Amino acid sequence: MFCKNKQCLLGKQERTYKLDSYIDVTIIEKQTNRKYKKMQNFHPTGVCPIRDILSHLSSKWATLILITLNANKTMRFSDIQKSIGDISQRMLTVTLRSLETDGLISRKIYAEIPPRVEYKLTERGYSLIPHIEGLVNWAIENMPMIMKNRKTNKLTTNGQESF
Amino acid sequence: MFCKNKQCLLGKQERTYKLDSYIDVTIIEKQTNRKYKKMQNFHPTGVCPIRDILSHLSSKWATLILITLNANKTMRFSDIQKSIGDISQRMLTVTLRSLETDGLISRKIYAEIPPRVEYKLTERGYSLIPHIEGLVNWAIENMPMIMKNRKTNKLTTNGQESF
DNA sequence: CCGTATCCATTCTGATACTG
DNA sequence: CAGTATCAGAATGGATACGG
Repeated sequence: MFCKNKQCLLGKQERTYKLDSYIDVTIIEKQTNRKYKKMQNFHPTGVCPIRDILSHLSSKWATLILITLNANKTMRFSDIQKSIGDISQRMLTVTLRSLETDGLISRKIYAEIPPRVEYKLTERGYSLIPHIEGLVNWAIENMPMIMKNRKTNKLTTNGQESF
Repeated sequence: MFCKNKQCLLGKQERTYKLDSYIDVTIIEKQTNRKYKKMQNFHPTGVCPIRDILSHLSSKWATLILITLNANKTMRFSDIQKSIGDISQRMLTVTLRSLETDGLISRKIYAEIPPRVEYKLTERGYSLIPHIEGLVNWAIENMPMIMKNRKTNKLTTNGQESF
């Protein structure tokens, strides 16, 4: 893992600066004198926030659920499913549970027949939204160019420099 | 897909407002009168920027590579590998190619023996960094509480409201 | 209505071996 | 050094059936 410190196997190690709150370390290789920075976990327990949050977003559905809940404030299970459109019942359940476990959404069960369950973002969930929207807006702006790149770069497998 | 418009199968459809540049639509179900907003693709071609960017981040390695390149400016293949620590040669190659195809990084090959290849972020790549750092910093701040939640929520499977 | 359980297909990832 | 090729296991996601 990113987070299991093997220490520096490569040569001298040199503490450098803090960059936006994740810590890195400069590695200098003895033989070649080549240098590079290595991101370092600063939770000695083996929990790496960077990897952890990324693995969360990596779920195909988590972020879409958060966006949907943000837009709707409070939603029932079936409404989330219809809002997203193509998520299976299973994946919706699984993803909601994992978001709940992390305290990003809350679940309220009404003891009625038929049952009703309402989901909404917690405060922590809401605090994540601006960052997600940052990414989303970036994606929207850049998508046209990226699509263009994908097409052209399919062919240019042999250039010296790709762009 | 999120992006293939099935139109509204459910009832009246009503155009609402633009929220941070992704468009949604309010669905009102005829029978129940229940309402929810549905995110709508606004690229009629079937390309959904939201899903696309998310699927990118969902690659286990892409974001770590971007962070590393941002910290180091220019890196050789083997230095990226050592910087990240536990990425296999194969996954590094695969992920670098996909980032290159999308124009987030550039690859420069020096025709030497032994070969040398240097990677760096493109301008577009750099433009993504602040958004990634937003997420990363959020993760770093919130991780302690999230870890706590995970432990406590393991047991409370039966509460009426989870928090 | 809101799940859970089971099974299966697909995708992703890592290990290993080999090349210009 | 910087890859490519191949294969196997793990992780992920979807379809279906059933239950409180």
